[in-house]
Amino acid sequence: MSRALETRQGRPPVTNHAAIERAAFQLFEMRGFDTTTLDDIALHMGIGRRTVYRYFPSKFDIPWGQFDQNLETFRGRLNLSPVTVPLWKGIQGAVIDFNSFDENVLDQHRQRMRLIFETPSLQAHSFLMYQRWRGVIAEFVAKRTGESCDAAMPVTVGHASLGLALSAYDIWLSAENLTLSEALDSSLSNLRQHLEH
Amino acid sequence: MSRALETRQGRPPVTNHAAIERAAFQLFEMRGFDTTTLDDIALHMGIGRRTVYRYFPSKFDIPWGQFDQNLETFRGRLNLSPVTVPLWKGIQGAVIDFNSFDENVLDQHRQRMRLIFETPSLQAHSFLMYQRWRGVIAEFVAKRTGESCDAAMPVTVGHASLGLALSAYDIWLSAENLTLSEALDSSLSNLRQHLEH
DNA sequence: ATGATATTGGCACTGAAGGCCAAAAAGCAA
DNA sequence: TTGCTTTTTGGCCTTCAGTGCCAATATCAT
Repeated sequence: MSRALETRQGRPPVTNHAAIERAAFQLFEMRGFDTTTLDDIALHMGIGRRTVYRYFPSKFDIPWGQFDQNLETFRGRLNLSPVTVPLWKGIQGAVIDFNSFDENVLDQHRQRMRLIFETPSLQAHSFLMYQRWRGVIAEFVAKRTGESCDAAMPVTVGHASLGLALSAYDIWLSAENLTLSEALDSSLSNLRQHLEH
Repeated sequence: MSRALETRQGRPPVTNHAAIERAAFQLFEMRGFDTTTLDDIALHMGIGRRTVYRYFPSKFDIPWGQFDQNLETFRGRLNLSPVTVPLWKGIQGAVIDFNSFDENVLDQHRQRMRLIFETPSLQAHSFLMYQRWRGVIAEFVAKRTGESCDAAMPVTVGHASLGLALSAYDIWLSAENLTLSEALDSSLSNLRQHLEH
């Protein structure tokens, strides 16, 4: 740890992303996402509304936490996949790893995804996250095939992988007794079966 | 035509969906979507802002026109697919038909989709349209397989079909000299190739 | 103490969206 | 022609998201 993290100049922050996220989720659970205003959140935390906006660009970004960082982790994990492994397998492995959570944070993750999947206004905004997610996939495919990021294959694989992931989450959220990685595997094999003939 | 359409009681409408759409697109092309306010559109048409909102639930819905009707057409077209045809083939055929346009409206359609695909705030809202679109696919699959609409296979096929369609549009919009139906076919074969091994 | 530095949060503004309702504009009946 | 019914219109007002601006605040360094 650099010392600059513990002791540095200027007025110290009164909050952080995680604290805002926690406070916001409490209110979202109680009153729902749409009926909770940013004033509610700020008031509940005893900080200014303007300050919340300095940590999150919009209300819709709060349930996604620090998505940028997670995306970078995902990008790193994808590139760990050996070149000898087929592309689809490398992607599937990375997606499963990326969506593996410890027991102690799994409920939290489920709550987060349930909120995102069940709130229409939030679903809409989340598409922007999904776009960036599939951009990472497309970039990975492009690197492996030596194509451009916006060539047909990378784009199609990006969209298809996203579809599989969203499908798995849909199923995971509606069914109990099924792990996320099982859902991801079953979505892939269902797609394979569908395309057979 | 029922006579009630031509002569009926009450104050006659001063506008309609198509007219608002046309006026709005003019402004969107000139100033961009985000920087065009609803006041601009209403002023440009010489009607009240409040009236525009009676035709479209939100600014984001204007570029999608009367999507509800198109979705019903799509549902009808899907159900025309013979039961002897494999599911994937029936869906692909319906999607291609649904996205076939006459020469004289093709430019207009391209302009519309380009606006939707290139405006982030609009992309986000469009996800709600996509959700309903894949709901129609899922419903069709569920009917054919005798499952529930939210069973694994219908959900996954819905997501995958959506991914293929969006992928085709991405490619169609960025490449010239490629028809939309060619793009749809190539996306499907690219996905097949990707999953092979 | 004093200055440099970084965060905070108040104020004011724009624009989307929606509730409410009187005014406007037609048809119809007497 | 007059009055009644029906339907659409659009003005007014409110809430809330989001943003620019900037003085106040709190800490470190010298």
